[in-house]
Amino acid sequence: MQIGEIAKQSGFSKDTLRYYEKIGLILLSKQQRGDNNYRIYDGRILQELSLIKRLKSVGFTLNEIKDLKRMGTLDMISCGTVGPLVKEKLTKIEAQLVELQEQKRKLLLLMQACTGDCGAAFEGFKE
Amino acid sequence: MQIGEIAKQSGFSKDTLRYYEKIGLILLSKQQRGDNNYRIYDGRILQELSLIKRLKSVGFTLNEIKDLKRMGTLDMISCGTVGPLVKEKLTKIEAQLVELQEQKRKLLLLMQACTGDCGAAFEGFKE
DNA sequence: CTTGACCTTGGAGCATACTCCAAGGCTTAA
DNA sequence: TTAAGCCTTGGAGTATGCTCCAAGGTCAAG
Repeated sequence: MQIGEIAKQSGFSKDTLRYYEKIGLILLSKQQRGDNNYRIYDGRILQELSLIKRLKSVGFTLNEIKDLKRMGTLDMISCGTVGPLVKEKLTKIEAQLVELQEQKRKLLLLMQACTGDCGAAFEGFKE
Repeated sequence: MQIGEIAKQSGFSKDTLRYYEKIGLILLSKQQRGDNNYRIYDGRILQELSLIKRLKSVGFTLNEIKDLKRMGTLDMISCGTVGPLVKEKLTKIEAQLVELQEQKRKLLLLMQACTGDCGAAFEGFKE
């Protein structure tokens, strides 16, 4: 399949696919080019792209996904090797959650101050 | 006060202060320069910087803070004008919270799959 | 007069994840 | 033959919030 077809089926744009290849997220050897130098994809790449999409949706960055890949191919990912990275990610996400909740708490305080007499709500909004 | 002193007292770096000036977050007229072209700050800028710091900590971007500023000077911010922006921000933060929680949920699912027989946990990690 | 500590500017670079462009080649059908 | 529609590359641009750099001016102390 050519890149346009893969783009259509995977939901990633052609540019994105080329970008992923450039940063080494997906591999395509020189052999996998036609005489015209067009990229020729094996249909199995779609599984991998689908997994990449899912990992992205869980919050993994492209670099993290590359790391996951290094520790076992993406289509045969194993828990023993991958588990620690997933745990690490979970920790990061929990930290982000705490920070966001803190932001929300402060914002609510700010808004409560505003429902009152107002005027200088921000002044009282210390720390 | 010169920029170094303001940097020390505000906790922002000199580069950051110049950057904030460049993007129009803090204003410093040409008049506020000495004969040597050094920036001369009024001590009141410290209040403003402190407020900027607090707004950042609540999750406002620099552009949003500029918007807030446009609707009343930062040191005399009023609730009527500012309230809607704060509410909007709260909505954004809540959306982010939902997304993060979703990511966390999926990650936990993934890890639970891993505590089991493992092997192809990612395969079962659909959606 | 020199040294060190301040200040100035414009511009480049970082990280992230793309997107878009120009200039050109290949393929296929009418 | 020509036009449409596919593909190629390198490089620039986007947004965010800075940081760092070079080259140079200024100022106060010794």
